[in-house]
Amino acid sequence: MPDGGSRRVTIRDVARVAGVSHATVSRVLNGGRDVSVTARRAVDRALKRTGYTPNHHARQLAGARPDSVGFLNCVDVSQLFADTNINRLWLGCTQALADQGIMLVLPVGAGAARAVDAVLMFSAREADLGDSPLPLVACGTPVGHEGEIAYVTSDDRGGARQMVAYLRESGRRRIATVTGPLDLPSGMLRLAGYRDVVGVVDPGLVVAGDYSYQSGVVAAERLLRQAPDLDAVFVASDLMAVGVIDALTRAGRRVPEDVAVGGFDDAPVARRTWPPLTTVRQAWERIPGELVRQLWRQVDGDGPSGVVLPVELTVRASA
Amino acid sequence: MPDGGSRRVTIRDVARVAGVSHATVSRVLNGGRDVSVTARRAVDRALKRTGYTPNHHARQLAGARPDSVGFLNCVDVSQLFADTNINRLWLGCTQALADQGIMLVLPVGAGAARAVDAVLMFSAREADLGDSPLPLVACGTPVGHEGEIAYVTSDDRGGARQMVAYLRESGRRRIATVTGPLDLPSGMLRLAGYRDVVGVVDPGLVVAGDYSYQSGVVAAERLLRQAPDLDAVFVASDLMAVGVIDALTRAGRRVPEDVAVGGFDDAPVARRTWPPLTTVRQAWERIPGELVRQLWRQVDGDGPSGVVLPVELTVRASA
DNA sequence: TTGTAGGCGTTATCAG
DNA sequence: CTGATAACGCCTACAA
Repeated sequence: MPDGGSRRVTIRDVARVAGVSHATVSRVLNGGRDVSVTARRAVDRALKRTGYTPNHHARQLAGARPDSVGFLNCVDVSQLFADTNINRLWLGCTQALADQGIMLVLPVGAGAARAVDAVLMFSAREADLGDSPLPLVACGTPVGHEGEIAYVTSDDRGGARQMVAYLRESGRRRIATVTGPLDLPSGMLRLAGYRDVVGVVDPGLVVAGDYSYQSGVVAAERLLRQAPDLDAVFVASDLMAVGVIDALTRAGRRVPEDVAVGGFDDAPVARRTWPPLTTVRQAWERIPGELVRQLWRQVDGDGPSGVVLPVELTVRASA
Repeated sequence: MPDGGSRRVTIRDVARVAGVSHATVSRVLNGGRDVSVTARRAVDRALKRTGYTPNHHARQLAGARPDSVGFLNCVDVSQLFADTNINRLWLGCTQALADQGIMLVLPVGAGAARAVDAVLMFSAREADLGDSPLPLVACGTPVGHEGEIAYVTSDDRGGARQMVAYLRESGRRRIATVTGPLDLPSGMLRLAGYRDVVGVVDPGLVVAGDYSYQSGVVAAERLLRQAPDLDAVFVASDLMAVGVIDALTRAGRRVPEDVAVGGFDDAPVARRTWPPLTTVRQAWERIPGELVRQLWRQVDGDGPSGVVLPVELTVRASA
């Protein structure tokens, strides 16, 4: 007996049981405005008796407000719990959305974000952009698509500028930099900020990393070879900065006496390194909220807009 | 200018551009059976020109096959990358579904699994059960709901039985057990298996754990107090077993000379403990595939059915 | 092979 | 306050 005849309970079934029209049922379902107490009671009872469950697809199709949003990390899902930055954002967004009764979904695989009603996008490379049919807001500057895609980002370029200017004002003259992935907005923008204050750059002072600890180690070793006279390094992420400090120390350089090291993010690890890391603090506690706010603007059809959150130079001991 | 007039492009728009009916467009979209080459080409071109994107909700509502399934871990999302068992299953399911072009989604929060087309459920307690309007299959025995809910599970009870019988045959007489959470099927069934062979059980030989390393440590300490003469312990999970071994060793007992320890799962850690852990191996490589197969049976309306996968006693050195 | 018509379950807009 | 009635975008018999 395939399909045993147990059709799904619809709103009309409830209506029939309650003795009202399906429109009325729909009303009580969505807030219950403009419904008599009598009707509401009848419907509530029928709802219970029938065990009605709303059909999400039908609801969305008919134009209800999004009630599931996808947390799309373009780089790698498994990073979610490994990368403290992403993890912070994930937790923050979960919270911000839960407050509104909306669930956060983690899509993975190919056409990933098709099963959700809206999308929050992280670590997007240029290629990941492209207009989505869904309301979408990017975390980070959608380089080359500002104006088309809504976004929330920290002031990567300004932050880098602040840090490098600080190193310069501290009397450092050979300031190197370890960049993030240059196909990521944050990567290129932090490098741009470095350039802004350094002016014409010595290519030997620039090495690319990928935000990982290991790449920090490798980059520092390379820098030491290419430019043994360096006296400061601006590292595009705290995690890499830890690697840089370790490599530097291992090579016999004292931080910050011989080489000053500045990071970016203010990740938890920044307080635990030795010496504690001077870094650029992102406004982590504000990002999720802004992201969600922008998302609703999208939903309401207010054209895409970008918000750039200020960062804060946080001086500790490494520089 | 809110909503700048850029309506979403639908199948009918494509049809208009291609000069065919929307039914034809739909056909080429779904496999392209029964469509002339001419029509197909026209449609393909139109598809490209218009940048059409299917509306997932409409598609699902109209009865298309599920194309997003939720991986619902009833216990805790953050466990996904921490718990090696869950992680294995996650990876396996992602793979098994990706092969069919379907995406796995990780729902979190309240009414979690409403945004997906089907559900794979893990670590479900009795309370988490209850008929879902979506095709659903549980991983683990849905105790008290067999016959109502499709499921795939390892033979928990049989496995426990094998292990305890093995301990007994090895000459052990005071066999204790550290159970998993007793509100979880695996927890109660592994305990049941223990009971099956032990017969009438000494309550002092049974301590409950929660599958964590720490709970293994605590449980072992407690057992040592309650039944200092024990000569074997069947632990309901490998992770806990590691804790048990550590606690036992710290207390001066030799494993396996003084106390034999048997685990369950054959988690990666089982090979790395000292001594290597004798355990009950679950058929990890088969579970995801079976789960997906059962899910399709559900989708096709073949009433719920359960499959119990055999486990294998894996003797190493701890018992 | 193609197009027409009806339906999937909701929400939203209207008259009453 | 309530009930028709029309979307929403797509799939699929069924008829041509």
